[in-house]
Amino acid sequence: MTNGLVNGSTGIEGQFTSLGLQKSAYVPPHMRNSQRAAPATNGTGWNDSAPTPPPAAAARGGFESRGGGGGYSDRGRGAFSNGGAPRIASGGANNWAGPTSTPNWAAASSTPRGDSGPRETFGYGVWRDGKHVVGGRNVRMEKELFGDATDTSKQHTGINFEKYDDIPVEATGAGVPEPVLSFTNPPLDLVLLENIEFAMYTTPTPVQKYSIPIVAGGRDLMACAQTGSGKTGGFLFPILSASFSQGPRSPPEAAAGSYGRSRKAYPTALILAPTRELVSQIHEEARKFAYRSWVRPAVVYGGADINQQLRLIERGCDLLSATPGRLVDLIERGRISLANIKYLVLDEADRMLDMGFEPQIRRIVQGEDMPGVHDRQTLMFSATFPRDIQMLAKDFLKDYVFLSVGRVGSTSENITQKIEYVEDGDKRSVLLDILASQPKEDLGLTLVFVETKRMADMLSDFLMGNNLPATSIHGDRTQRERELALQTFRTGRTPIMVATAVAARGLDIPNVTHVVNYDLPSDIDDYVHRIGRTGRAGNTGVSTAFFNRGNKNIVKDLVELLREANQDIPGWLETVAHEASFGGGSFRGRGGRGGGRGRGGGGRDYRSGGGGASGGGAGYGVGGYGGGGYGGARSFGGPPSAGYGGGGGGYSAGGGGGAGWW
DNA sequence: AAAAAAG
Repeated sequence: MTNGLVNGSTGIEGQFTSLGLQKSAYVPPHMRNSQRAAPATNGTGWNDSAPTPPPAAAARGGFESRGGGGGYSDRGRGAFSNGGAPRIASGGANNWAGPTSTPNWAAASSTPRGDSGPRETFGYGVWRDGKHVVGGRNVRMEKELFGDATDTSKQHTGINFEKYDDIPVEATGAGVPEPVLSFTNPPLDLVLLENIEFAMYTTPTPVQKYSIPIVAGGRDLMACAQTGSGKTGGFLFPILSASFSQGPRSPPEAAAGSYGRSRKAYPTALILAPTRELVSQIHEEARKFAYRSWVRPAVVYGGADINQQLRLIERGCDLLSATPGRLVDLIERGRISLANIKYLVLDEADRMLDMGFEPQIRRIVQGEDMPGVHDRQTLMFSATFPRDIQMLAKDFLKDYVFLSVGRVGSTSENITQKIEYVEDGDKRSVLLDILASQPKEDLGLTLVFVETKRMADMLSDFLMGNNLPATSIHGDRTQRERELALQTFRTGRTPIMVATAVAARGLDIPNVTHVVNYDLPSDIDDYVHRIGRTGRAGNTGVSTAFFNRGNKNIVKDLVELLREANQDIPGWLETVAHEASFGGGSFRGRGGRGGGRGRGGGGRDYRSGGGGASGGGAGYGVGGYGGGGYGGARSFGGPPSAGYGGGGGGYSAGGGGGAGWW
């Protein structure tokens, strides 16, 4: 079970101090040495005489010769090996019986970086001679990555695991493996299990229960799941686990020769996601769970200094999170090769297509040097499963398992949804009233959604003018401003954030207790995603929407949604909905959506479900508000699959005989 | 129509 695991250490502390959201700026290893040396007045320059190899170089042991990394990792292992397999913590991070040399420097972790070199080597592992050499513990890193383990108030105390168990999941496809019930070895690697324990995750979420054995079994995966269902762990856990045990892919012959000289990075795993904030968030998770392993996570996205990103990926880029545009840019510059990819993840795939990323995605997956579909494992995640996503799945996946996962919250009673009639001119003052009426002891965060970037600026200015601690996030702000806004919001320094659609999906910000739809979106899916920023992970939340005659286009879907989520529906709203339904068929203007959306955390496996060529897969709707459908509401004759009834009836029925609504 | 993303 622990064969080949050696406790050693190497690598550079704090290498990935994040491009992004909260931590201090990245300081390259050699700069750190000289910063430290500067005040020391000895001027001997010993730091420079002991060059620090990039971790990637050290990690691969002979991967390249720059910096003379050869002896480096040996030093780490020799000095700090405890000769035993890592043990799983039994009672939290502090009880872990780490290397005996840990306490000395751990105790000094709050002092300025000293000149005792060894601690620099903790926290990172290497892959050497076909074995995973696990890095020693690094308390400073643990604190940064996992928070203070003694401060339980900051941990995931709010997660409502009973709610998780309510999430319906259905897996279809040939030979679907049994879900796992807990985090265990096997199938998960021991190092990963430790990191999961550090992160205080105790039980896999439903997505994770399925995705872990699916990916461990070498299968491709198409999952319809929302953020908040634990899907980031759903792909990171099995991918990192397999990577830890199996090491990097051996480089293709053509590339092998150039390894020594090239500054190209050859990641093993690639994760694509639509927004910069989202890839940042995924990257932060990856850093946690790659702790002490040979895997170096990296992140690239637009709007940030490309040279800094280049420097970072040069120093290690095994699991790369990226937005498509910047990745294409880096491929064009010859700085990233996909020839070594073993794992490909497309996160929020429907969103990426909506944003017009399909050409870039196809180029990345099919038009560059990425191994073909049979030589890699591919995982796609999408909230919905419309036709264009089906096409993508057909081209990118092989014999995949289809997973349909309901959402936590959103349509359930987790979120109390209020709809208020507010004319445009009154919105400001109503918002002030709402903010003023929040109980002072409520330390939760309020997220206010507007439709335009201009409105986001105006409104946040207005709030600040009223002495309210507000910030804003939208696509016209610089990336720096966006990250700063997100940071001050997360930390509660500005507990009010005005946002456009950039923050509507995927972002996982704990403690958002109130979402205000200052402007309602015209698409019900957007609405669902927005209110899903609260009531995360089984917690409760409140959502308030300002409705007026300008929002008729969403009223019918909205009423339907409220009804299925057991929410109070104002009488006037029902009246408006009723009137609107006489207004004619296509007022919703959804004809252009390429076949429409499966929905409700659903979508269904359109492949051989019931037997007929076009026959439907399982006809169920998870989360209770509609399985929806695609390509014609009536064409799905598949019987409801076990236990997950409810479903698309209401929605499809309104469609007027498949007149192109869906 | 607006938003997001590569510059």
